[in-house]
Amino acid sequence: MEKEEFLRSGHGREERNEEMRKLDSDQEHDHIIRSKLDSIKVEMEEAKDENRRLKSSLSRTKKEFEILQTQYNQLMVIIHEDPNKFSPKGYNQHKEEDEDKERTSDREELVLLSLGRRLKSPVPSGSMTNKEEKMKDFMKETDDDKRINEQGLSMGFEYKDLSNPSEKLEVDHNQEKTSLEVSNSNKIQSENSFGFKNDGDEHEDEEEPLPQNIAKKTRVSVRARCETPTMNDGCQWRKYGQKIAKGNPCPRAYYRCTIAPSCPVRKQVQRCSEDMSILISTYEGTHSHPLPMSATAMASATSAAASMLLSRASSSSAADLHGINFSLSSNSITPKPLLQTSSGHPTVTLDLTTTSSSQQPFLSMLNRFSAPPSNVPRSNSYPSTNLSFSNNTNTLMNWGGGSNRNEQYRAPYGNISTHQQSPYQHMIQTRAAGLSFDTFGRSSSSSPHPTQNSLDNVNFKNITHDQVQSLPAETIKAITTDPNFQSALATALSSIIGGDLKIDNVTRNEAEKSP
DNA sequence: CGATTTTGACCCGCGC
DNA sequence: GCGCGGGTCAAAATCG
Repeated sequence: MEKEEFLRSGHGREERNEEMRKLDSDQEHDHIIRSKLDSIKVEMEEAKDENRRLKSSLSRTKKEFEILQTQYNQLMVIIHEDPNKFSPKGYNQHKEEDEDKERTSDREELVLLSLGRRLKSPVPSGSMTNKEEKMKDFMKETDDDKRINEQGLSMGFEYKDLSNPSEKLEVDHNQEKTSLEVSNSNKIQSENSFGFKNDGDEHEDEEEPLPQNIAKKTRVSVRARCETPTMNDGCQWRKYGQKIAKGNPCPRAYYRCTIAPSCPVRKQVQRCSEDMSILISTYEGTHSHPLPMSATAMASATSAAASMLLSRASSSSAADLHGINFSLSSNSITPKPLLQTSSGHPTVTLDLTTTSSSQQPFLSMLNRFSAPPSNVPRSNSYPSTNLSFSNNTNTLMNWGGGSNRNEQYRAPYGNISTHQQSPYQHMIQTRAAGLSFDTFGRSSSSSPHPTQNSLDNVNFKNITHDQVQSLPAETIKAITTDPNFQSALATALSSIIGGDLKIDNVTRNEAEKSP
């Protein structure tokens, strides 16, 4: 009995101990939960702070943007009131000064996304045609891009003035007028900020082919592997003709830009006779209107290429420049013929199809400023430059467009290999084709330098020793310090960063639609 | 019905 | 001057 009691009492003590232990563990558990809650609260507070900071940053950026926009509009009004005060060059300088304030970089020439501005037949602002209204609508669609820019990703695009296209046209009109006065009286060739001459003066065509005139007729040819009849470069084109050119069984299609009614830009599209999978798109002229975000990369790349050709041709030491051997190694030269016209147009070729033996990511971007292949007949006296940005044979590009009427809107956004692409090629393909890509940070597994925001930061270590030796230092410097090239690079980089999310969504939708 | 494409005709520059 | 070839025009056809 006693034993039982003892046992019972002992057992009771154990129960009490267990209860105590249970209480302790409960308390510990509570403590842990409380500490976790505290830490979560702290995290939430931090997140709130971060949110507040971001909000204030965003509002600050918005305010700055509004201020700059006001300043810009005021400047435009001043120019409009007294256009004689502003020569085209002066106009651009003022505009640049204004825009410089909102740039994160101080690239002086980072001004135009279009290939310059030309307006042969300026339209008075009062009479808006249907096409212009359409253009306005078209530009409205880039509001998302604008918003992205407002959030601090702007690289100096001219999207600010999109809100008032008619005003822009008036300004261009004034610019054009001034340019004529200048060229007629002093024979000083006026240039826009991209280094392209403001043409439209027929007298100039009667003159000897000055470098500026060369610029006027400079063409940029883009070779890319593409399954569809046309590649989507973000612009809006209307076909106006087709011809069977001599020496190529494939018909050549002629397109003109329809974003703005008076835009003089033309595009020729033709398949390469030797490799039908290669599509050759040749661009001529400069856009007289702001470009949609998706078209800026191609426009910038082509304008940069064109202006590089121009800089070679227009240099006072042209002979020296022409003497520069851009050919770095035999394997870097495009083995396929360039599209050469017999109409005397200097042509720059951006080759997105060829293979680099070294497979170095940055190599192809910088080492292909080569002379045309020897097997290409030079039908004219103008220089023709071959710029190859590709190092991947398997880069079969599905540029989209195809038989779609409005290719820029309904591009199917095909798949594309991102492996071992040079950033420049990457950006051209990404933006020009409207394709979906990760930003450099994620896609650059093969690139040792994923966050190169400026060409100044281009790391030449990517180029092999031999290639560095064969690449004249001054050539590298000339290329990398070319403001237009930098502009193109910066523009496309910004485009990628700014438009990624949006493009991703579009891509997903389009990818679902297209087989 | 408006926008775009097709396609034959036409224009223009260049070489002979 | 003539022929050739590239480029553009414009009416008809087609598409959405």
